[in-house]
Amino acid sequence: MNMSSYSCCVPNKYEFKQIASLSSLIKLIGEESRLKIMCILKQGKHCVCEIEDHVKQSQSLISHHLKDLKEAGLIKDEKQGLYVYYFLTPKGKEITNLLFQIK
Amino acid sequence: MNMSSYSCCVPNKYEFKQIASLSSLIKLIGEESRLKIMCILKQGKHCVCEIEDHVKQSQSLISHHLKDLKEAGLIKDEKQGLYVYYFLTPKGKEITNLLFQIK
DNA sequence: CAACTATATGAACTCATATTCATATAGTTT
DNA sequence: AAACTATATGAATATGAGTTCATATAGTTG
Repeated sequence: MNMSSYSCCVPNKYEFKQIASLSSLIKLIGEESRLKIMCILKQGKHCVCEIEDHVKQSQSLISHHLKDLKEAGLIKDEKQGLYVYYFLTPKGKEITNLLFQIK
Repeated sequence: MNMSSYSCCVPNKYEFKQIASLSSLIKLIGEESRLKIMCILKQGKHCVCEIEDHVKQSQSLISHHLKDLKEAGLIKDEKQGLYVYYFLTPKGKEITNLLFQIK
């Protein structure tokens, strides 16, 4: 099929590059446990054991998820004695605000 | 740890139910090829072979993706002769508009 | 310092899902 | 009708990512 008539209105490969990173970001935050974590942190700063109590998953798994979210720049942490408190970064806030508008 | 002091500001299990469906929706649209498809359809109605030309994937795979998006109510189709034209539903438009605001 | 609590981490394992393959269906063209 | 084009689909396979497991680290408490 001749595509020339469509090339003006369909994104080209250059624009698609941004889609790859948008995709990874969306996939990261879309996973259910991580989405719950973001939802909890949307309410404010919380330590890991608080998060554990609400997202019913193992300590280890939650720690892995927190690491992923942190590496993506969506959350930051702050140590206080034995506890580590996590909270949303501006980027994390922006994205959760958008996502929770859905539906 | 005593959680009572947090129960007022952390989402409860009831609210988490909505998260499960939000999660599946986000995961669906977050996959890179499907996100590309949504991006193409954001520009207007396109037939499958047009989509194939822009998302460099097999005919079969794209057909599977289209089916998934359709089942989620994000796109609809309309047959015209040999060709099948796909386009965004209002729900599909709403979500892509939100997602492409990110960053 | 020994025992304990909170959190992190790497490797192994499991499982969902993307991808492929073969084939079917429906409409078109000659 | 036969050959061809566009699209769909079910089953099989492959791959990535979530989950578990064992263990490590760091801070606290008695």
